[in-house]
Amino acid sequence: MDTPTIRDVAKKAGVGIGTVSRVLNNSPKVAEKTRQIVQDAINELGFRPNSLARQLPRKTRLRNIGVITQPFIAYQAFAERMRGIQLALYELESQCEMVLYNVRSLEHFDEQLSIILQTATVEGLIVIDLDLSDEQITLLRTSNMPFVGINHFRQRDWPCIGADNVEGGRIAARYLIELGHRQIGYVGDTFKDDFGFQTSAERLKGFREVLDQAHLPLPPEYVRLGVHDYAVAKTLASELLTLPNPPTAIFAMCDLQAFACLDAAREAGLRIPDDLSVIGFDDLEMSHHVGLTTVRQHFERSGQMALRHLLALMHDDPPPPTPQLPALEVVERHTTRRLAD
Amino acid sequence: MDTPTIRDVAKKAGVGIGTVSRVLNNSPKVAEKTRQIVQDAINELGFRPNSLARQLPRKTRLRNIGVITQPFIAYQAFAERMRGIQLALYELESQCEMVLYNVRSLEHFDEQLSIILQTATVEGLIVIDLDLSDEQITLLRTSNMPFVGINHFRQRDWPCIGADNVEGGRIAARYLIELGHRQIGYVGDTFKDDFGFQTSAERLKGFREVLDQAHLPLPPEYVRLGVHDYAVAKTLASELLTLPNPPTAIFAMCDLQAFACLDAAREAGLRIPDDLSVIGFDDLEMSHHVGLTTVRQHFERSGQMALRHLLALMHDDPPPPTPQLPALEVVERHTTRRLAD
DNA sequence: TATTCTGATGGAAGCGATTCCATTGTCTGC
DNA sequence: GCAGACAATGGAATCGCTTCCATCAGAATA
Repeated sequence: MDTPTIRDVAKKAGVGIGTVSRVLNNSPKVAEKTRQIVQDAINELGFRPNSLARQLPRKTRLRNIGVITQPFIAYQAFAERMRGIQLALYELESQCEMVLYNVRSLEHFDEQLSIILQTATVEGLIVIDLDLSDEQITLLRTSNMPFVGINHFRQRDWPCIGADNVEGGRIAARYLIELGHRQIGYVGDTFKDDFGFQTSAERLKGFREVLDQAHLPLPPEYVRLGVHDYAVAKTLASELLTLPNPPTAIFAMCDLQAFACLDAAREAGLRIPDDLSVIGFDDLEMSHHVGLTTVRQHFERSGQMALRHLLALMHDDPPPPTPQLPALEVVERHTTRRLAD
Repeated sequence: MDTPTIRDVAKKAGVGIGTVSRVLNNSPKVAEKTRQIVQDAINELGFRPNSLARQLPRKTRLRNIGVITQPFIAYQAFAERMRGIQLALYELESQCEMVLYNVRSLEHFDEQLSIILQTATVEGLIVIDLDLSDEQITLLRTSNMPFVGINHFRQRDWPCIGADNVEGGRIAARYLIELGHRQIGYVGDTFKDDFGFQTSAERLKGFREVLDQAHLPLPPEYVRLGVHDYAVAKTLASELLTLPNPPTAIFAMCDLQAFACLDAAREAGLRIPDDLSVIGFDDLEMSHHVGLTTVRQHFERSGQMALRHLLALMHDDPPPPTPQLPALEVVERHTTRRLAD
């Protein structure tokens, strides 16, 4: 037989559907005896109310907001953003639930996105660490689906919350220069990862910009790019350190890669920070423990702000201005030091 | 005005509701001209179809499964489990979406759980790192809500996927004893954390059991418990190492605490593994990089298995047996060594 | 011109609940 | 013994869509 409905339960229990509904909703206006009979019928049939049908007639409905992201590679960033989103969800007491999607590739992203738009389970979308093509944006717009991104800073006409990566690169460069470093290397991801994602390129851009302004050279061999991976980063750092004229400082595009740099330095017999300064980007939990100097970005905060902004988009007619994250800042710890002149 | 419905659109466009529906669903049987008119009306009204109403009449419906968990403190564990769940979701091509809840406290858990059961958006529940009270279990059962847990191994009559923590403690103890250690300390969480969660107690139990069997002492001062925190763990480890008769090896209940032990040892001027062996539990990404010897558990796998089992519960009438995770194993790296006799 | 076919369209019937109103029976108090 | 109040109940109307069937205009065929 098909899955039982409330009518089946009513028939089985010999009562009206209204009574069954009342039992389901713990209404006090049901006689204890009747309640028991209905409950028995429910159990016997293994009846479970249909959530859709249940919400539909209610005046106040649950809404869903969707979060779509890469496969959770950057654990802490993922977790903290999620936490931020949930926090804001509770804080605003929005009657919203959060649906999580993830994509394995850009094709899969495309596919998922059309499914999401087609089924429309979700009334708003937060896109994390994924770049939207123009077609996808058009699609979202024609579907009247509000959306906000986390971690993009391309000059696009859609709202994105996230660290300004270019500025982050500038900050790291300024900091190292201020410490007296003149020969600074860069370790980061190849420019376009599988998700069309350009963090590395952006951070390098700001970094290079400041070096240029200070008339400091950034020879090609000082820029080492590779797949996002600890072992790869370690190799890149080793290459950097065995150069005939090695840098005195390294800017790693993220803390994980910075750890790899420290690792490589250790293996090369270099003392940190005496022989080499290393600055990362992110400020992970481990960075605190390891004592890594790094550029702090606010993951949890970005999740929170993204959700708030999305809700605003969903409610307000004139779309509010995209909020800005607090400025990036260097957290100085023990892997960098001032160079004696 | 209220949010527009398909009828408003039909009226505005001067067509029937059937036609509007066809446009919404990209049906080919709509004249291009009509489609345009309808699309304009949709845009003008800012119409967005109601997802509930949309699903309801469909023969094949999306189902939701819920995941409820603590506030994502253990980043990697959280992320990998999520990934496992999503993986299984796609792999099984179940028409399911995943709704994520998180709780801040046990009271909040109770509250959330009743909301979930009351609204029933979700047709199955995965409970991560949270202990269910008997009342909660009864509630879930009477609601006919299938559920499975991740990371519990209490002898309860509900399905839980997760490392056998007691066995994990045994394995660590056996390993260190086999290496010739006779004085082994333990660093872990206080027994009952805010979520009624007893991982530490369980791991210690297995650990103590094996030590007892080997007639090795485990003096009270060798067992150091504290809140789950790096700094706290570091202090605990320091205390352990400054004992008049310090242990030659430490079993830390998780890798993060193991890192703290390494840190403390370094500060105490001890060489690893020459002066002290440290074994952790989890096998985090960083453990690999740091070279930490640890007991490996399979986070992603547990997510996958939990989802599969949940789906089985939702479909099959005779509930299948709870699946078992692959056995725990020690991953030997560079923080432990054999003691010379 | 009469007939058939086809593609486009309108709208009633349902999806499975909630809700409200009408109805029935019980119990007061006079 | 009866009106009025009240608690428990049944079921129609409703939520906002999809879907299917009937209808119709025009093109194609005879």
